[in-house]
Amino acid sequence: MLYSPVMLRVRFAPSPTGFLHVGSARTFIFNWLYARRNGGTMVLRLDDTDVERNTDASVNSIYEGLRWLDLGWDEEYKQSERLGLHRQIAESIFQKGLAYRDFTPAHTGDSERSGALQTWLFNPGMRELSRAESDRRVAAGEPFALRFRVPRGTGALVRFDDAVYGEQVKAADDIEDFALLRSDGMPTYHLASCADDVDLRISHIIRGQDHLSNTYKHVLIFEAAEGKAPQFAHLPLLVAPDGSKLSKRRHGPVVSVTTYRDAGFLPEAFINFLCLLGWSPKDDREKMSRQELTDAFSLEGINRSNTVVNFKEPAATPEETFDPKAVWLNAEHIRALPVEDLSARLLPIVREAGFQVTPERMLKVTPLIRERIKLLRDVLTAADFIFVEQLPPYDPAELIPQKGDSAMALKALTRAREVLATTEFTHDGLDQALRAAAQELGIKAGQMFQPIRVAVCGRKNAPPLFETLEVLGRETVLKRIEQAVLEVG
RNA sequence: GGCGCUAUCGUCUAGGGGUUAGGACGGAAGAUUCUCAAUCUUCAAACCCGGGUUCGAUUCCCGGUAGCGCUACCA
Repeated sequence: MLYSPVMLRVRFAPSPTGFLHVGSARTFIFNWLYARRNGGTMVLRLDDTDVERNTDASVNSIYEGLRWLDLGWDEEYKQSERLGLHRQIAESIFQKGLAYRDFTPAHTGDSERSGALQTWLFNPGMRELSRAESDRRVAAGEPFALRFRVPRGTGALVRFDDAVYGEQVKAADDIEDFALLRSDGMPTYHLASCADDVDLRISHIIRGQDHLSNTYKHVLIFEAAEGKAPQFAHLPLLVAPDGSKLSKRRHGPVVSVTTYRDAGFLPEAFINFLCLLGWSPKDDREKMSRQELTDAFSLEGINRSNTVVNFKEPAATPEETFDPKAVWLNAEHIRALPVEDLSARLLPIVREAGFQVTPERMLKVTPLIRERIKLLRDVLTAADFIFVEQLPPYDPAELIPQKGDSAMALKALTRAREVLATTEFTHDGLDQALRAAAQELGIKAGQMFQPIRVAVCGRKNAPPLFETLEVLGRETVLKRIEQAVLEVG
């Protein structure tokens, strides 16, 4: 086993207030890649301190999304089970004089202040409260919030070096006395997060850029708690085509990972796509396997500006919903999959749609559609005619070949019926027999093939004819041609 | 309002003081196969604006503008 000089540990810390969305998924992936690339440890931590908004359903949906990604993690924690640790660290910060009690009644959800017209730094009168006075009010049972005592008027600077955004500096005077503990004794996000990062020995915090400004507070906590902050790397945000941040309410299911799964994305393609948003391998590669991504990943390749996920707002067809590049990448990955593998992934989808199909049969069908599907679910529209017993009705006019008429269609079909009754049902056998038949009838091969194709597939656009006939088998083919003959005649 | 981050084709991006500003997706046109798809070829498409530094800025600096983030006893 290899040991890096410092133990590299990263974490993914979602708060279970909704489904796993694409931005979180990307954060998870980047953390995972970084850990794997450098022989580090990947920690999953559920940041569930917000009792009001956390739900079990959300926890499950996060697991569901992560499981589909199929990347795994090494250690797992629940923040709600570590409240003692958080309070302990808050207490030690308080004892060092770096925090103070604020007895001002809570302003939870006070929208005047967030969105704010003026800068709020601290509640007057509380910072200077003497320890004796503070203790007296606690003894009297007054509730209080614990606030960090940010240095004031000293010209102090808070700084950290971000692996993506570079050196960051902010005047302590511009940072408000943020809360560590709420008046009900529960830790705030800032405290809980940093306390856990300290305790779990997290070495690198890779997270969304929406935390960049919060990081100054975190640095203050880290320094108060253990003297040293971990390395930070902030990721550019994923945004909607209109530049707004992704939200389920505004943008619908396209922001949920399970939507991609259900639509028939391959997890490796989805991962590939997400990696290309805000990160570049710096060469011209686009389609990359999990291993290639792991090998190529580095923090230096991460961008600094917001990235648009180019989906269609209220989508028309399912395929048009998604970023075209994601769809293209998925098709690329589908075509790169061994037939056996692809077939195995297609089978459950086909069965779930109500078709009785054996793995052996699916294996035969797969090559026909492999280059014609972009999402796994497309198998249902690409190969439906193979699975159905009875072809859905189609327009008999479709049977008429290019530059031909119904007489030609009839001629082709009746001849085909004869020929196919005896020909060997292999690609080459069918090829020869049908081409010969066309020649006999004095029509072009295409004019011969199209009526057959429509008769057999129920539409003009379908997989190559000979392979299709072969897979369908003589019985079905003859039956469908017979039916088509009746339609034309 | 305050503080901060960002700015290359429609989108994802490469590049970087002197380049025909490269690639990909998507779009258009063509080639090709029995249709479709795949594949191949070609085309259209970008350095936010204004100053400064410089022999020379898309690149470096400053300002503006725009977008985004933070500004909660949410995370």
